[in-house]
Amino acid sequence: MKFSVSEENYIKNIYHLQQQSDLVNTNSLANELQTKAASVTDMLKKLQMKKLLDYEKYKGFRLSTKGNKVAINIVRRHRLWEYFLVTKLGFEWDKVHAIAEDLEHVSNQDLIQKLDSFLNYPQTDPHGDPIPDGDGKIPVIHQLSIADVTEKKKVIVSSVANQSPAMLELLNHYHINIGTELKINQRFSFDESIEIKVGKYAACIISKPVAKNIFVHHE
Amino acid sequence: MKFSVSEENYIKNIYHLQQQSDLVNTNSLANELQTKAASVTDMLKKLQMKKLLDYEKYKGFRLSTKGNKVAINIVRRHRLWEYFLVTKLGFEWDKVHAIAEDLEHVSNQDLIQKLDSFLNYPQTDPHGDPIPDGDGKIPVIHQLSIADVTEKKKVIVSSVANQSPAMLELLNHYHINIGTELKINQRFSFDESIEIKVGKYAACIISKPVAKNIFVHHE
DNA sequence: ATTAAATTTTAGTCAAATCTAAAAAATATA
DNA sequence: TATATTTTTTAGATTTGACTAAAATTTAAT
Repeated sequence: MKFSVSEENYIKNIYHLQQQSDLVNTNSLANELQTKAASVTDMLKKLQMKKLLDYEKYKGFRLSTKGNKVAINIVRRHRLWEYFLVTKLGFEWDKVHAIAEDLEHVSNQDLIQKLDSFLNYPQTDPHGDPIPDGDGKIPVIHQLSIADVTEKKKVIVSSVANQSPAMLELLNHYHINIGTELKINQRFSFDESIEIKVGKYAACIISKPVAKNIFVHHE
Repeated sequence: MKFSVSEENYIKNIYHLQQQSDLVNTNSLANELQTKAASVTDMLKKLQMKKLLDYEKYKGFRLSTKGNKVAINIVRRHRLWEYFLVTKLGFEWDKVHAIAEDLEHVSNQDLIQKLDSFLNYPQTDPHGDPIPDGDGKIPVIHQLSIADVTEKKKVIVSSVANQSPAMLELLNHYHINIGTELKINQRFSFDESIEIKVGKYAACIISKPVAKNIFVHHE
């Protein structure tokens, strides 16, 4: 089944909002899509008619099983293209989102399968987010937030939850990238900030909100 | 300047029709785009307003200098993606057109420049058609039609003018591909058919219309 | 429990790109 | 050259996705 670019964008953004809360509401989706609530309501009706959505007027909505499959496929396409743009074309990891946003709508199954194979079936995109496989299975990446690392330990940055330009700007400032080695030094109880050492740069302190968004794994 | 997918498709097809005759008429473009003449007229007005087209009612139209630049850029994107699909993803050369048709509309300049560099600045696409460079220059590929090869000679297939499914089916049947080595054996005056030997297959005879569409170069 | 505020939906427009049917212009034919 | 045919354009309708303004519903606050 084929969907319009607009439909796909709605589906994808509903999927992302559902990661935070199971039931999604009209305004937050309108905000995510930079559009108006009335436009969202129109599209919700359409998606419901196509059985992609469970939706009750005024109550909220969530993707149906079918809708979820479609969403995961879009996410797969997006993340594979991001991986391609960074590893093959040499883009910076914080510059690829907008381009992948366009490429993800080219939905030829054979293309995506061959791209996946060409890239050697990567498990995560350049932001550390897992790439669903052809059957919609999402690899579990064992990782935890810096805010939850209790011991004084060496860890490797594996993903970043908030990928806003503001966050990426900050990460660049701290010289933090996917794959960067960090040492967690100490935690300050007053504001729950954390001192870390990034590679061989001087130790620095990151705030709780930042720490919560940086995920790492061991070794 | 950004154009809609529909506008780009019109521009590209006008460009292609202009290769055959300088002035294009409404019906032939409608036919090319699988749409109705009335729709074409509507779009022509729009493209004229954007200064992409020289157009006189009832007389015909051609791309302006500006329109030509835009067209060449679309062709560049299309052919680079075709080259990518065949050489990197392993598609057959006769399967990539439809996919490239979608990819060509992702028009980030940085993307195309990096793709070109990644592919090592190829001169021709998998069909043997020249790929315009970043400045819109189209490399001249010295080649001639089989129908024009007078001597008994070994040649290499460099491009195919008619890329319809019907033609591609026939070429597959003859085992003819871009890069295939041919020997021109003899020419029959009755119907101007030509006997050729393809690789190490038994010699076969191709008709004049087919020969006219197969371009080759020496060595 | 009412009222006020916020959220969501409906109703009615709008623009882009398409279509059909009819009118206008150009071309071909007798 | 007058008429028939083909080509092109105009006029008006349709679909998709978005918008504004107003109405309906839910949630919060007094």
